[in-house]
Amino acid sequence: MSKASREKKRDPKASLTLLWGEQEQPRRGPKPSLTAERIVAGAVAIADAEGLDAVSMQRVAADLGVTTMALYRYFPGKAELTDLMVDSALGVPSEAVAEAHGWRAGLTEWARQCWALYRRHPWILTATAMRRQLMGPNQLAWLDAALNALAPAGLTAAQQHDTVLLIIGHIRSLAQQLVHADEEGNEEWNRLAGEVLERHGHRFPALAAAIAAGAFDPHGGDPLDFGLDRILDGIAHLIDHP
Amino acid sequence: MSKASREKKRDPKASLTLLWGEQEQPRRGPKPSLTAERIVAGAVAIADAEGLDAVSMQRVAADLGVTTMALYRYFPGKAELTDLMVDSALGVPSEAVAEAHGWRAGLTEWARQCWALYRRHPWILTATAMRRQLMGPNQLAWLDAALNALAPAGLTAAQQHDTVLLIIGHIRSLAQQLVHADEEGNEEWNRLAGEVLERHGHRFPALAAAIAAGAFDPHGGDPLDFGLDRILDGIAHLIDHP
DNA sequence: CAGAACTGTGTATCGGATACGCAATTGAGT
DNA sequence: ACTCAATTGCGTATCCGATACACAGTTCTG
Repeated sequence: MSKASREKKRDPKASLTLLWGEQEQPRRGPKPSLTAERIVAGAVAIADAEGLDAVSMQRVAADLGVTTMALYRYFPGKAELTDLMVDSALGVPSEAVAEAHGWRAGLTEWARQCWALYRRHPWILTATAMRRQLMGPNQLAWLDAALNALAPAGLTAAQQHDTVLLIIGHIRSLAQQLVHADEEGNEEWNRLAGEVLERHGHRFPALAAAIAAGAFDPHGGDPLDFGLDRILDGIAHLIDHP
Repeated sequence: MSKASREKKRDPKASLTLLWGEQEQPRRGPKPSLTAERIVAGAVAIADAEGLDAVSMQRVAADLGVTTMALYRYFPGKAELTDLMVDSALGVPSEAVAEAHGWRAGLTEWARQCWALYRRHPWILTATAMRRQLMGPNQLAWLDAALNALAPAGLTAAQQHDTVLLIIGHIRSLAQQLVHADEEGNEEWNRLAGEVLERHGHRFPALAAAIAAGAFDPHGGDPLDFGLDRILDGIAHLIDHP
């Protein structure tokens, strides 16, 4: 599903200018019939409904009733539109994070909200995969909330940073794995996997044993929890034994 | 950098057949001038040298001295070629994992090898992002090695599974973040980030404090270690307090 | 030896991103 | 008000990647 073709490199400078609304308003010329915000909102709606692949410049423009090239009056290219889509979809974490008592409760709440966000807009994962994260307002708000929750733990600045990154990584990785779990062809995949294991499982004894013991059966409970609990236990251990 | 355009859905059945070499050999017709293996090797070489975006059917074919369409005699489509590239690049973990003493040493060794692999072939991250993992021989070998290392820990099957997924997630997420760290435009990005924070940092007090305390300064040591140590501490805690 | 099963190739189609130039619109300075 | 430069939306054209299709040559099977 990935392609590279006719795409310019992204222009972080331009994205940042757009993200922080630091553009000079043009003084002359026709009134723009759109705004960057409306375009972004339209693009996000498409991505939410049909996935990121459905977001083409043509499609976004058509939904807004303009031609493709009109969009280029608002963004240098698709990369910048995507950057704005991401920050827009991120939104800001709720107050519940700051109101939680103690670093562990705060981080847990933060992680749950982040998790819900990625489950709601799974295309964010694709849009931000393998590219440097841009410092948009909402991106920074999430980061700030996590660091704020972690502050009372008494870790060094570097440890705080690493901790947040570790938790984000867990959330993103899990969200990525679970995107497919709800999908249609799921039965088919499981059936094929079963066949493969039946035919070749003997070459992988530990794996075969784990499967026989039900390691791959769906087990109840939020899948986020196992990893999150382990990580937070590890952080707690670090705090107690620096 | 992502595109969806003229791409068929991938055919897991076909990929699995290719991955496990379960194809019947044709009895009649001209000798094939290529093999699936050679095509995959060529494609991997391109991806290693120039990134996954450089791997187009045209490019792979040209490098092998055939026309684009010739490749379609070996793979139903690009998706299947990509699946094979991934399993091929994965290789198998070394013996050092199985020889390690204790689950923690084994998992640590496993994680280091996995990490090195992703650092060597970062395009694997892109190729496997947001898609269900196919059960190729090497994929299963890695999984088997991890489960084998974890076996003496005495966790339940489900916990073993979740643990391995947690560690893979950490490795992949970190590898993804660090892909850019070595790149050229890095200075530029940091400069831009600095400017943004100077202008808007006051809105994010915890973040500003962390930065002031040097949280984002590069610190020595393998970046894999912090998260890995925390996770393994968490697992150890789970083992001690089930 | 005929014909079926295959192979590599040439050609064509279908998107997608985006460069370029035009005509209509509108505010600033006269 | 009037002129013009700045700016907008638009039509058109280009480039590129994936892949469908049909053809001609190749090689076993019966």
